[in-house]
Amino acid sequence: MGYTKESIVNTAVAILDDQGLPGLTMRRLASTLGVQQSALYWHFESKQMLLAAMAEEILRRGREPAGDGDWHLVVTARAEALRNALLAYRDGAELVSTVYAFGLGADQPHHRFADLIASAGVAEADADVAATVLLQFVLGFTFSEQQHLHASSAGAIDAISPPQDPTSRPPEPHPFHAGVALILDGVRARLRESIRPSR
Amino acid sequence: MGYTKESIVNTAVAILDDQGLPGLTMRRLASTLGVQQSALYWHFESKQMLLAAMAEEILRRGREPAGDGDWHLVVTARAEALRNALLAYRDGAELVSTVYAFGLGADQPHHRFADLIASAGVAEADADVAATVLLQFVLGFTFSEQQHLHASSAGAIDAISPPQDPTSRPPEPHPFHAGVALILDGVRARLRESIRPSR
DNA sequence: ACCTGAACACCGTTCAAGT
DNA sequence: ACCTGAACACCGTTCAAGT
Repeated sequence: MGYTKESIVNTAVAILDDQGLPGLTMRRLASTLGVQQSALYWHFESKQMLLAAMAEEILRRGREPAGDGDWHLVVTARAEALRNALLAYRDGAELVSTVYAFGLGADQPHHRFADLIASAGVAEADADVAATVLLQFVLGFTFSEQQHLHASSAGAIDAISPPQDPTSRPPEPHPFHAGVALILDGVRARLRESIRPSR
Repeated sequence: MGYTKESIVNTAVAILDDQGLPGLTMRRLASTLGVQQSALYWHFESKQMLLAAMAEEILRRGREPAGDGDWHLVVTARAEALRNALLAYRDGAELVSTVYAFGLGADQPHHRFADLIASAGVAEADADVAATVLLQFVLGFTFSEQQHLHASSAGAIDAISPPQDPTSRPPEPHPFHAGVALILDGVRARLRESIRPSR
């Protein structure tokens, strides 16, 4: 009574964040909501569909304003925003990765990357390939990263990345940033190809 | 009684191939071997450890001879060999991906890629980043590919890729090949960087 | 050393029946 | 339309006991 799909997803995300993906069972979700587990199946056809809705909710909460500047700066910012969104909830990267791999939605990040890269001046097919490479890297890297991090159950990670330490700012070649930069170098090669032969 | 770890892994891989990952249960594996399920826990500490051993076995069976030619041709051939190894067994990509993401081994492909790229002349740190990008792409792409393929339960895919249709051989820009090419363009950029000292 | 028997503590999903 | 009660058909893992 009064349990919308939205409130179920919100509760499920909260359980995910402090119990992890193995701890998110239909029984625990139902009892947290004060309902029988069979009631959940009126709202969601299966647990897979619930997980897909959770993935989209996590991505929705992590969406960032467009950002401005050169296209590669915008793409880099978006990639980091996506990583932060996945890191903001326990097992968030695993959830979104598997939902995406099983083709149950969560394909909005792909289209956003592809549109952005295409508007930078590469052919649509190449932009699609680049978006795939970029997205698989972000998902896979963050999944592995989050797994090795399971000791420190830090809640949400700052998505806006405020200047925590303005005194010392070394180049800091974080592997994630380096991976994105390598992919964007590959994109740049295609860019020159289609616009002009040298620059 | 005569059940080595090796024979258990072999049987498990066979069950995986015709039942899929959800069908691979400790009970089914035990009954196929003609043994009680509790017996499996003398050989493997947990199902996760069994899955890790299966992943390594699948990768081992898919290893290809080094191949010769330019470094990017060798890397491309290795990437395709890895993809073929994952496609050779049902849910093979999912199995290896998750084992790798959880850090339970299966890191040999990473080292092979990294060594190969480093020997082409890029800094070791850059080669490691490139290997990560490449491996995440191959795993993620093949995982998604294999999922959308679950209708056609084709057994093993030819790992040597014989000339099936020698009459027509158009360029065939398969997205997988295009993704690898994009990443290797990114590597090439770093290659030039380290030759001309402009940093 | 290697395996059996039997249990423990769970799962996702279904479905008649209620309101 | 929305939920309850109760079951069905499973899971991975443990552990005393056998040989």
